[in-house]
Amino acid sequence: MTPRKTSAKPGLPEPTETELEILCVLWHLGPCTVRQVHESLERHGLAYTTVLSMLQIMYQKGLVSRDDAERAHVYKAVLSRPQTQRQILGKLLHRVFEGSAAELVMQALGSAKPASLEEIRRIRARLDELEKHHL
Amino acid sequence: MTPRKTSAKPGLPEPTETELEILCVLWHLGPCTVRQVHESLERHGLAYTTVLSMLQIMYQKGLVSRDDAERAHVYKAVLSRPQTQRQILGKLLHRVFEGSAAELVMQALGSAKPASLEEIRRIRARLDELEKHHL
DNA sequence: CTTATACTACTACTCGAATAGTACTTTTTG
DNA sequence: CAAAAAGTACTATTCGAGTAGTAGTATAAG
Repeated sequence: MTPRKTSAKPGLPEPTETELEILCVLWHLGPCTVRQVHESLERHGLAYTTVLSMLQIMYQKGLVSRDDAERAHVYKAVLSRPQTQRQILGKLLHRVFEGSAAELVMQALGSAKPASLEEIRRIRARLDELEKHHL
Repeated sequence: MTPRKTSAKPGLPEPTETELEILCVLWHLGPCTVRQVHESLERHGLAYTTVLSMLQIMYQKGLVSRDDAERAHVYKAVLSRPQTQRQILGKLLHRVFEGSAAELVMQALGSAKPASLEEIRRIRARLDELEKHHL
């Protein structure tokens, strides 16, 4: 319940575009070898060694951890998908919206295709919580 | 006055970090000369010619237009702040949230400091509209 | 009309992201 | 045990962002 994971590990750089694609694979499949990532990657045409290099760089940056018990190292995303989403969103909030979460949400609801009724309901529920917390 | 500009002009590249800072100045002050941008820039320590180069590059990309009637060219942001916000948000939506606006909003409401009561009210109003539109 | 001044264009350099090849190491198999 | 197979590390290259200097051109002042 109590969201104790509010703060993502600091010092982790924001993943670049390609790094995000790779993280996506890791999030979907769980811990993977280079080969598995390479094969499951959305955009292929990428050389195996390119993916390897990427993962090595990401390892240096701390974006992924790895288990080298086996011959083929197994890579794992350090941050969960929601954590990464928050990290990126937080940055964006300051860079583009001058810290106004409300403005961000409004624009998101305005630009993107409106969510389903069910999703709208969920958002409302969240707003209720926030409001309650606000008293 | 402002006819339907709902869709941001396509083909415009997403502004980079520094470009965004410059756009911010243009949004706040309106059309500016290089000098004005340079002086009003949040981060200074940037050489005058650097700002000039940036604006030239941004002009090539189509991010800003300019009026060279006067000696000192006057630069103007092509896209408004909200338009740019939407553009960036749209990209982010696909890159990081796989198109789910609801998930984006939820994360935004979860991570960032909760908005004020007034802002929550405004978001609710927006949700009402969306819901009505949905029927 | 000449000179000082301000502004722009062109060029250049650094750094990191992205891409991929080659060489080296370890495991497995005949 | 030797050779093939599979994997990793190291190295190199390209490209754009970011930064800034220098030279050239137009304006204004004396």
